[in-house]
Amino acid sequence: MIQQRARATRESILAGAAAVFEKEGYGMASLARVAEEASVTKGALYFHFRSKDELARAVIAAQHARGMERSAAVVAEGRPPLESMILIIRGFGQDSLNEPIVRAGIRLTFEASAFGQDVAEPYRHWTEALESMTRTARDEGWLHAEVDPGSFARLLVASVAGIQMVSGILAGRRDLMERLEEMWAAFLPGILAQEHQQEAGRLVGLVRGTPQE
Amino acid sequence: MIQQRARATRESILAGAAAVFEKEGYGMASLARVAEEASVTKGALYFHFRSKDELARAVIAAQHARGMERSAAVVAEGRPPLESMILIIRGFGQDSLNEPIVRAGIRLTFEASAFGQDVAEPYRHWTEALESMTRTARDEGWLHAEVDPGSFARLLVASVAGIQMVSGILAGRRDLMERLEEMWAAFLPGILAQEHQQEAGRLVGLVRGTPQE
Amino acid sequence: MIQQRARATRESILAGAAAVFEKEGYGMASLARVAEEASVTKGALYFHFRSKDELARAVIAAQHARGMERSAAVVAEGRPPLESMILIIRGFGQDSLNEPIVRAGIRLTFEASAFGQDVAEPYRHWTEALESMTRTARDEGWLHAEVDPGSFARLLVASVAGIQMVSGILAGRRDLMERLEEMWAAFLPGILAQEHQQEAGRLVGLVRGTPQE
Amino acid sequence: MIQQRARATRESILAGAAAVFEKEGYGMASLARVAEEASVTKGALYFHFRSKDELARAVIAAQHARGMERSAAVVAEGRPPLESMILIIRGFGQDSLNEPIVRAGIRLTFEASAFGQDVAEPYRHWTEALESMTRTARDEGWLHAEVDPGSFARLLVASVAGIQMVSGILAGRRDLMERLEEMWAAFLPGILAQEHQQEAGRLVGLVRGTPQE
DNA sequence: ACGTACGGGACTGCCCGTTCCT
DNA sequence: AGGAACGGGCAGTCCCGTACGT
Repeated sequence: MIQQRARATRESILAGAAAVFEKEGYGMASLARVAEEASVTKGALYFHFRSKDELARAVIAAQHARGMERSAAVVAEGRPPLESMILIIRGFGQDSLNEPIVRAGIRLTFEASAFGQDVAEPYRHWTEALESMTRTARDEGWLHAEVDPGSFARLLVASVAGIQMVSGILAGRRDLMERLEEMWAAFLPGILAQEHQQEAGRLVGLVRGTPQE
Repeated sequence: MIQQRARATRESILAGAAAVFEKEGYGMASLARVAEEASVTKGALYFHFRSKDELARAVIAAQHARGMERSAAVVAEGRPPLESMILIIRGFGQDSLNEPIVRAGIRLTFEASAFGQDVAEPYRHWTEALESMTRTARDEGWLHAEVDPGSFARLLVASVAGIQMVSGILAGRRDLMERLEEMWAAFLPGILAQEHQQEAGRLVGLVRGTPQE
Repeated sequence: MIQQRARATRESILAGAAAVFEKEGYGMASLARVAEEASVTKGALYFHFRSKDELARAVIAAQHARGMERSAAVVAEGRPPLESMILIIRGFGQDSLNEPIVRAGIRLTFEASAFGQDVAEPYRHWTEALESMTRTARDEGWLHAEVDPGSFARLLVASVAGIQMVSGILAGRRDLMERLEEMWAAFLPGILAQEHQQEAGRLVGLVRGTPQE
Repeated sequence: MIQQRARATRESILAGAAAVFEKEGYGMASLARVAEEASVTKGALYFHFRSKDELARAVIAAQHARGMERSAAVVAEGRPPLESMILIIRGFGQDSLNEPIVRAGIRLTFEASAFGQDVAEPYRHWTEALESMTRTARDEGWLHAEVDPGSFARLLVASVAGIQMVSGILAGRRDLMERLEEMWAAFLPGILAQEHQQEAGRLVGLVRGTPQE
């Protein structure tokens, strides 16, 4: 199949773009570097992506897709909503350590501005998803009644984003998972319903979780 | 005095650089734009800052200096440490709304990488300062004994950073102060000592504070 | 063939570079001038030569190649070695009058320094070639036994180079061929074997030679 | 005296200029480097020399002055003209090894073109001086009657210039004096009158001369 | 007289994102 | 998809003045 090679080329370009965008940022990245990194000529690059902007958007989209996929997998396990939230964020953290595309996507959405509106979409999406899960968790009695799902989801998204950034700047992300653990340790006591308080430790432990992957 | 003109020029350049860096990011900013924005020739620009890198660093330094100055002013008021922390972060939020240099500095530290180590320094500094204030607050009985000052300071810095970013992307910072209020509303109940719990509301209210400035 | 156009462009750039380098020298030459002279855009220039340095090196290489080609043609005529030497140097002189690339190459090697080692190579090469021909001439009895081939070759190369330079400065090279003739007239009596002394006049005359080309 | 400082500054600038011009050539030299090398501000530099061009010319003039001075000193010794010529050229060679100003002047005259006519003057001057000395030497019976003073002087100047250049490129001038010796060894037998032929060795030896300086 | 601090522009080498033929 | 070329900036910085001490 001839489409297969095109697909592989496209993938290769995306990977190269991820590597370059992550290291240099959008503005300082050069398509020549991307082409070189992907072992592809600039002509090929332009066949697949009509502009630098489009390429960056594709990276962001790929990262978002990856995130949604992983989150769907977690949800499919049918765990209590709070556990799902913790595992989703844990998965995101792991990806930001292992997947260049995710790292690049994060950096690109940080730089925002250079691209149109749609950088906001992923943030909006995650906020909404987490808000809905928080609401379910509260309604199922895991969280006490005063918890405001919208408020908590917004804080959660911001904190996770902030942890990504600060851990990246201060420690090259080496302490990322500990920081996430720390975050949950601080949040949980304030939101868990009285009758689940003693589960805080177990839940925080999920961040470290089974050492798979 | 002959130095006065130089001083004004330098200031003007810094302001122009702040405007451009904030809007375009480091990579896409052009020194020509900066010169134009500052109504200064490139020669003058080069006299004061020998490279784009140096200029960016100066913006970051100016922002950091501004932050420390404001925080010192708050501390000088001699309030209880927890109130000082809230007011310092509130001041930072206000500056990020009103002071282009602060906004530019924030964006530049986000993009990091392009500059050497020292982007980390401001983060480190704020983390340490907040940690020390947290410890004092705890030791003075405002916070309960289990609070880990280091852990809390790290989370605080990351959350504030994340809120800056997310609010910027999602709402052009228009809801920044509300998000900060929301943050404190979520944090305080989990850390306040039993005998100060009923002050949570008042403390959160400090974020909105006197609407001046 | 698509390469043909590239070839032509490259050639055109080299010619333009030769013109500019010859007139301005390496340091004062501007690539903009080169591009203009070659009727080529800066992009095309960059495609073929990634830097000013590389361009200069290419000019030098082209000149050296041209010189070796002409010298090989002379050698192929199978004349006595002394005649070959005279004709090779004469050819070099003619090229320095007619071929911009040769003129530019000469000037660039004069300025040396700005380029790495390899400016020396052409000089080394010519010295060795002339030394070997001198040795043969001596061993065949054209030169008297005391002639030191290495010493003579070194002096010859230096004198030719000096004549190029001085004639260029003093007369815009207009008297170059006469100066070369003068040089041989001075050298030959001191090196010819006794039994070939009376051929000195004829040999010197080779410099003026058949007025072809 | 206040003029003294000006004099010192001027001298210092000339020395700095010599160092920079010698290493970089005219085109690539920057006045900033010169000012730095001379520990002088650009303003001071500009006060003493109104342009890069003028500065370069001053270096050339200084070199030429130095050369004439040394040559006058040699002539004042009242030796036979041929010996004087050898010693003058030897002095020039020594200066080109020890005096940055001389080295810089040589390089600048090589690059010519960028300056007006007057780069030619030193060459013209030396040629005439050597021609006149050659004539005297011939008329006094040191050289045989067929020697053409003009022709010989021109070859001599060119050869010395060529040796300077080639030795610089090939050996960093380390073998300069040997090359000059080699040159005289090649020239003298062809021009000495019959009755002075046996003095050739002694004359050539003058190049190495007393090892002082 | 001598020197400095500051600023002015022009321009350089580089190289980048894009397009046009094949 | 690929090789070649296109223009248009980019950062840098250079050479030069002017306005000002000392």
